[in-house]
Amino acid sequence: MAKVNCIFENDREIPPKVLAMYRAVMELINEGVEIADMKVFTITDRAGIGKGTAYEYFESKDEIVACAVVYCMQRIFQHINEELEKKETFMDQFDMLMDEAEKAEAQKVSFFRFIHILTDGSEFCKLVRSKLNSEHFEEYLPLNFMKKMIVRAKETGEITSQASEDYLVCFLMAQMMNYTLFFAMDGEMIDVDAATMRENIRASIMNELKIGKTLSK
Amino acid sequence: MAKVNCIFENDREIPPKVLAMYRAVMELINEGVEIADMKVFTITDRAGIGKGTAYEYFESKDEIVACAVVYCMQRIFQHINEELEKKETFMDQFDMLMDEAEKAEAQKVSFFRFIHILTDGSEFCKLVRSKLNSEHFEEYLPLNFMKKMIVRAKETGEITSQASEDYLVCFLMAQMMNYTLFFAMDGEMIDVDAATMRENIRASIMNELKIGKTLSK
Amino acid sequence: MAKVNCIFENDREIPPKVLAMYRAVMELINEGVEIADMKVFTITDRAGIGKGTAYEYFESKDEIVACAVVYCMQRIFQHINEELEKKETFMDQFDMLMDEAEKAEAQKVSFFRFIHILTDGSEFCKLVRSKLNSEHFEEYLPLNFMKKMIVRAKETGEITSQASEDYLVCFLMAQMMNYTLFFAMDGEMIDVDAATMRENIRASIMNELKIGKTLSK
Amino acid sequence: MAKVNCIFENDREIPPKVLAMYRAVMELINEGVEIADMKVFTITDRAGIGKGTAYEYFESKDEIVACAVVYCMQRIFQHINEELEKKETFMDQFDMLMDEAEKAEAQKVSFFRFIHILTDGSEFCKLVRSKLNSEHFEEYLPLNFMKKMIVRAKETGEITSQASEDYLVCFLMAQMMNYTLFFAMDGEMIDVDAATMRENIRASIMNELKIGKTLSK
DNA sequence: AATGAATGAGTTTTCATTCAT
DNA sequence: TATGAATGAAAACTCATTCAT
Repeated sequence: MAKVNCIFENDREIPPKVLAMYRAVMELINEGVEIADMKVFTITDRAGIGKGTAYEYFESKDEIVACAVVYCMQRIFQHINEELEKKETFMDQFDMLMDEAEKAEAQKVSFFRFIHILTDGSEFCKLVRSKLNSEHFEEYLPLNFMKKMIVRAKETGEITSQASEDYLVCFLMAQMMNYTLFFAMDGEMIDVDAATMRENIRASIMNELKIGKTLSK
Repeated sequence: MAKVNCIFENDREIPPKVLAMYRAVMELINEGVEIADMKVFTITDRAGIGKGTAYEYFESKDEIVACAVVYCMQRIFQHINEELEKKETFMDQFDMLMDEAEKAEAQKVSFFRFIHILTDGSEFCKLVRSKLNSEHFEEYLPLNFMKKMIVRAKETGEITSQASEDYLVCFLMAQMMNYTLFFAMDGEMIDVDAATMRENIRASIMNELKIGKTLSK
Repeated sequence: MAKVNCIFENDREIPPKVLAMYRAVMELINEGVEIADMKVFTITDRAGIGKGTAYEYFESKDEIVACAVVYCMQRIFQHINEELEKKETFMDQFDMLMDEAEKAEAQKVSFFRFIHILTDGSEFCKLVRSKLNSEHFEEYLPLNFMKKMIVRAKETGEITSQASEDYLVCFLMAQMMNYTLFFAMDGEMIDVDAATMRENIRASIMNELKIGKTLSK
Repeated sequence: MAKVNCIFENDREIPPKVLAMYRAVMELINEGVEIADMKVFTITDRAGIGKGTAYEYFESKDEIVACAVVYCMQRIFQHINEELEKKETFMDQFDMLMDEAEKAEAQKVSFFRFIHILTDGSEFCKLVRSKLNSEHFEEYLPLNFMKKMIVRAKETGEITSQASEDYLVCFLMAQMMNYTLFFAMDGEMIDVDAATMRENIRASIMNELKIGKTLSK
């Protein structure tokens, strides 16, 4: 009777049928299916399991989707964290983030989608947030890994700005949203090309964070 | 038979029952009800009219809500445009925008809600966008009135940045989103107080747009 | 408050708005619209009058349509009666009936449609029947004018069969239905061409009614 | 997900809930309920199942009713085919058909009802026809088993008429409609009693098909 | 007399959830 | 444990009828 709590350290701990459901939801998100449009049958069918089985593991449809979304975010940010580790300079890291944002938008995994999920006032939003608030997930959140990026870059001396770390995090976040919005509007209301946009953002960041040109790629 | 097109210059042109519906939707939005959770009955009941009446004016539930959302955005941005006129300096204007964002978030009229409505790939999103694309509404869109702000400030010499206007618009937009996100997360994941946040954003903008300190408030 | 009784000797007695409704229904029938699919609005709109006006003249939608159907049948059979008068021999008369059936089917005014209306057990059926039972309409009914044809042809000596007139009427009726069914199935389940079909039916009638070949066309 | 195709060789292949629905529709038809007046709830309630269950098996209400009608026709004609097998002479067969028509009319399962369903131009009509056109059902159609009757009787020498089989089929069909119409009008417009009617029809058939008196019952 | 805006009862359809196997 | 058939509450939408003007 005790149902699944979606938090797992790694895939091996997740019951295979649950993992299949998570992956099904990720696929559906990648295909642009709206959260509100996900049906239990769509998920279990895609996962190759019976509809009733979903209720062996979860209390309700919302639990299924919320856990899957959290899993999805966890995977994405884990991936990003891993990529971050591989980059040596701050700007290489930020470039990578912009690459990922571009890729994500090309698929339908928009950043705004997740922001929306995390900020609308719905019951589902509260559910996802409450799951994320469990300490295990905090480190994966954009704000947190951006903070890590900045702390490290300050230590290495790449960033010489004296502004508070929290401020710099917000600034980076804003620029990420900026870039993402650009793609989300798919050119409809903004009259700049992607390369220019990107160059502007890079320049702005280097200016704001006072990053010496010699250190950037 | 010919159904309502939601575009109206002012409230007096809108049939009273339609106006009642629009206002009902605005109320519901203010109360934090999700777009997806709005039922025809909820709207008409709140509007004090019969369920069937809604279909006298609109083709479908989606048309009702999409038109109401457009109306809602129109009112909000009309209000902002009016307030903008009253401000003399660029930073006064931007401060006002932040004030409005703060107020809006205090209600549930989050900016992200509208961004989400305009950027998720759903049919409803396409519907709202197509309505907004009618020329009458373009001037009301954030990107457009931010552009106006920048153009004016460049003319007055407040802004001395040489970056393209489109880029600067995006930058402003990003900072607005930044500030909004801060409230949308209601302190849950960001460890800064509102005043600091605001000061940081102001500093960042003045730096990026190269606004002379002497000109700001 | 006293509503219209649909029985009228001629069009001049019918209030113009009612006549407009009757004609609208006839048009709709000609266009193949099913009785069950006729909406009050469709009718009044086509008639060029207001929806409420319909209820000034009739108690209910069913009354409107039933009266219109009766009017429609009246017109059709009046026309046929007039044509019958012009023909000299029995077989000329019957040929004319087959011509009319063919024309009617080419439009969508199928005979079976009326037979169905008169024979399904629905409330609407009872309503139409009760209207037809008013003496004014009896003479217009197929069974009745077929009887007239037979009586006349017996008097002129064209028909020499000794079978009861009622039986012969039924026989004619059956052959008419036969021919009509042929068209109603538009070739789908019957493997004969129209000309053969017609020739067979003519032969069968002449045989059954014992009509001397010399008398037929 | 894959919905029912209404074609089944025998009842045992039909899922029990579907069978219950079919039987419910048959009952309703027997009670004189019009096709257009059948509601999903009426059917499922009568069938003793939940409303949602209907949609587990069928795509839409029209599919439910169309399949049930086809099932109904199949049962009726199967029964008639079986009865036909038991009869030795052609006229015994035709008498049986008239008996069945009489019984069917006494219930409300009028022949005309089915003819109407098969000949009005409605979408429902097209649906039923398309189902009937699947080869499995052709043999059950009246025109086809009348043809079989005639072919057999020609072989046995009962029928000596040289007219084409298709013509004779049409003639029989017409006489069946004749007899059916007689009952459908329940005496309202025809002034003959059933026995006389029947005798006339028998005589007419024996005359037309040139059936030797000695061979008939 | 004529209108058509307003209505709400009645219908179809969807889909999360249950539960017998 | 896993299943999927069965369910019915809930939602969108239709349209005959009313009634204030």
